Amino acid sequence: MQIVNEHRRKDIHNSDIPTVCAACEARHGGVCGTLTPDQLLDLSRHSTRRSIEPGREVIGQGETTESYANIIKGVVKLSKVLADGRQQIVGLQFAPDFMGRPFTRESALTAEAAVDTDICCFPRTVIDRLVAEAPGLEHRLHEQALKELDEARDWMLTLGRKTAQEKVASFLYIIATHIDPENGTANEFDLPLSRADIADYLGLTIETVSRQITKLRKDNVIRIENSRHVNVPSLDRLMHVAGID
Amino acid sequence: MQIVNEHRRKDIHNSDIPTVCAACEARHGGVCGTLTPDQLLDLSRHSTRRSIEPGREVIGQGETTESYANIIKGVVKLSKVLADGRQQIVGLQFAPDFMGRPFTRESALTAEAAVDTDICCFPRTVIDRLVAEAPGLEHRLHEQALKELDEARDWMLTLGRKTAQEKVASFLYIIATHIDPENGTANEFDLPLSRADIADYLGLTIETVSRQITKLRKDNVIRIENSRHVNVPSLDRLMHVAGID
DNA sequence: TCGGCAACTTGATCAAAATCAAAGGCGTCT
DNA sequence: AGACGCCTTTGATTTTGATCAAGTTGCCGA
Repeated sequence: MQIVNEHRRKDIHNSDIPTVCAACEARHGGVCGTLTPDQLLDLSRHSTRRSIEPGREVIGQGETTESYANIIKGVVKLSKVLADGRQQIVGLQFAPDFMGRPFTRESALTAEAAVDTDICCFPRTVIDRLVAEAPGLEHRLHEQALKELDEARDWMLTLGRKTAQEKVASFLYIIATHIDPENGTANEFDLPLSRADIADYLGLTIETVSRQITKLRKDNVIRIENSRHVNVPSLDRLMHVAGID
Repeated sequence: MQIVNEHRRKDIHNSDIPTVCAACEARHGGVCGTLTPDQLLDLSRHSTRRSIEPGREVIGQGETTESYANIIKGVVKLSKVLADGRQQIVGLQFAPDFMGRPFTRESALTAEAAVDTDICCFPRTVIDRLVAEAPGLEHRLHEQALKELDEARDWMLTLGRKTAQEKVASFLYIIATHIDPENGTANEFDLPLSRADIADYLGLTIETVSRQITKLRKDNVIRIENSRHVNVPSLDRLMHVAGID
């Protein structure tokens, strides 16, 4: 996943993308790197900017996905729920990820902003048209899907085989490495998720998450202010606690 | 996932694929549906057939992936291990799935045959060349990636939020619906995994898996012979126990 | 400055699954 | 047939994390 970020950054800097897409700032990543100037212009004309406050739903589970979107700023939770209300967050998307479910009209997920989030939406008709005429775009979407698949499988190992302590440490590691991809790994950051969200991401309860965070604090693996602001003195130590070799 | 199987079956029957690919029987699905006769011929000339006995590794974790493969027959486990040996199976692939990690030279996974398995391998150079000249092929690979992503996320819900009982029932449901996709859902089948493998797939221990299977048997949700052969009188009942609404 | 509320923490107890331990099947090799 | 080995089941006990139940903290609006 480090490699993918690296690659994405390279795309942005090396390509001579005009700033037409600046209207939605989507040039900062996402999907634009593979398009011709004309196509970019086309895309930006059809794009709309949306701001979403925390907890607001982007796409509901089972709803028809009418659009794709670049995340400009913020964090989006992708989650699934069981009939009786048990919930599992199955993925987090950070700026500048591309969101959407190509070739599927039904979204099997609920997408919800975790913090104040800005997205740039493209109608699916436009994206589908561009995919048909620009093979590079499908390649880009394919790469995104493979990246998400890798992340999902990494997380399956965490969900299935790690202890509560390791899960919480793994979560903090994920946030540290993704919250600000432009600047690499952060050793100080605000948690984009509440304790309840963290619990849903880790397959734990709120209380267990809280206790494990307290333990990490007492063990000097992290420092905490505000219950949201985290400082990680040594990433190596965090990774060790997380069971990442 | 029902939809995808449906779709795959349709592909096979509707397309007028020549039987050149018969050399490796890969025509039964996989990747061939999107190619021209010439390209199929090209592909089949470079394909090699391999038989793999249970437990044998197909691609090792961290090894370079030199080839892609269609699964002709059998089941392949995709797994990840922690430094201390804890293991998690992150995916199962059934015939006629296409296996491989496009655009990534490093495999983050170990792929291992669960039962006697036949695969048809294509060197990555050939596939990469065909992807470049046949845009439909990348589309096909992209769809496969999205299908695997959906399955991975479904499984995350199972790993994170279901009880041991629900996990085991969910596993049996997966097998019933995937073991023989040509004929739809099976209500009688042989388990392709040992208890240890099932445990690694469900994030449980062998003992817990065994106890839950015993409980399902006592509750008349399933019948068992040989500890491998399973009969499911009512799929609805199994789904209900699995927490699938 | 004071409620009031939501999010978080902490404590006590409980339950589900892990662990430890011992049999019980079943196939294979001699 | 008998002995060995592997996989599976079953039982007893322990541990981890869930549940139930108070408290804190911090934030916002009156």
